[in-house]
Amino acid sequence: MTFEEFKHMTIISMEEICREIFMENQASIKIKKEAVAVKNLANIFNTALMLSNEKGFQSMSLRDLSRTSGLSMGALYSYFTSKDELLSMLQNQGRRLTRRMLTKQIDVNAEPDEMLRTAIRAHLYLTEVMQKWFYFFYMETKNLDKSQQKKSIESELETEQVFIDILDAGCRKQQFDVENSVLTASVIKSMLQDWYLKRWKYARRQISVDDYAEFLIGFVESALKVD
Amino acid sequence: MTFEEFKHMTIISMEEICREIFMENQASIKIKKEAVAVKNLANIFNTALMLSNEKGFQSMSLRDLSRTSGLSMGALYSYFTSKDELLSMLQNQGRRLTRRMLTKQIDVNAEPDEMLRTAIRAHLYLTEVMQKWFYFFYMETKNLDKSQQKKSIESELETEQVFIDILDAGCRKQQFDVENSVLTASVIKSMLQDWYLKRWKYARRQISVDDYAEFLIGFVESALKVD
DNA sequence: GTCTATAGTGCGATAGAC
DNA sequence: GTCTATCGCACTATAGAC
Repeated sequence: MTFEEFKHMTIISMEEICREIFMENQASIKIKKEAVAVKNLANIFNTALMLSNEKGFQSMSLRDLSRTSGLSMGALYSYFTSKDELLSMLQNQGRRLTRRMLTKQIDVNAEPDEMLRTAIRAHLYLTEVMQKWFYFFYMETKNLDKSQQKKSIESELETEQVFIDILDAGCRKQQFDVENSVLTASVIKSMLQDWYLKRWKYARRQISVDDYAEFLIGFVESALKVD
Repeated sequence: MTFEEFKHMTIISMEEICREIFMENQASIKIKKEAVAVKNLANIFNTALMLSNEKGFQSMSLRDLSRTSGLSMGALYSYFTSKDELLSMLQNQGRRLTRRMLTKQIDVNAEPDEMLRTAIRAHLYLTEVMQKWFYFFYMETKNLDKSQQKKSIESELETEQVFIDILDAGCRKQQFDVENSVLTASVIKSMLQDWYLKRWKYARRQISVDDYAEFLIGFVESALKVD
């Protein structure tokens, strides 16, 4: 699978995401016409992610958001009851989406070496499509309240567990030579995260997500190679 | 070299760092008695790093800083002329320190495989001693002005270049098998950064910096192994 | 459903007493 | 050299016109 294929398979449009947010937050959202609400939510979230990733969620004032999105302050407050709730909506929706997308990709019947390749590709492709969201989750975790921070940590460990399981399975089948699967999964994760955290670096070097996936798979497989 | 040895070799006390900051910012600092200034600067920076790493530099108000450090608002403003200047002082001093510490460690006459091990250890040990600073640099880059952001990027690429050179040298001497030294250096860097960005994870798993160094060296060497 | 106007709060920064 | 008191401003959030 290449990135182009992945992109066409998934087609996560902002519209879809926002329709879902609309459905699940009808309590807080004062607007009742779906078409209007979804269109404005898409605008609000896109703008909020853009501004937050530029200078941080806290530094983004709702006046900034109002000006850049073209919606008035009053209009904004029809879609959330406080700035903190906007943060929650972004975080919750992103987490839900990520989990759904990742489990969809993994074929539990495949061989470990194949699963490892698929998992690496799936992570990179997903974070490429949703780069703004992932960058946001990473950088804004510290602004969440305790209970949401806990969810965020669980989510991180959950992703790592996927890799730990693949590595352990590959070890048992003698496809991999892994001394410490927990630490190995942990560094694999850090290399995956680098893709969306340092986008500027890879863009400047004209490295595409497929280039990076290819390289990373080669690097990891070479490190795990059975002698 | 182990971490304990490194720590005793370097002894970067906050006092020393702050004495240097005092010397180089006497223009902005109204206080003239060195002993007083250095003591208060140490307090201010320690507190500022702590609060910023908890909730971000922008979200930390100077009233927070005043309350937690025990210094009044007026006193704080004797040590910097604006909140932005405080940010600059932290960033500049940290960058200078890092560069000095790293170049001190590297022995240019050593063999590439030995240099690689030393460079990995030096990075990990340094970021362990100065964890708060490095976490701060990473997270607060986006709050800097353009010219400082540029310095920050240069600093990142500079560190990567150290690894690129080692990898290329090792390739020429056929100690390593590296296909793409730029990308390889890049992922090594991301694994090194994970140590100070995800401290909570390693602490929870009771992995010491020496454990991590040992693992990482093994992992990287295994990936670079000549067949 | 969206706007403008504004209330109320907490911020960065400073002046002047000690 | 440090403090308290305060200024002016920008922020979040809301009320009420349209």
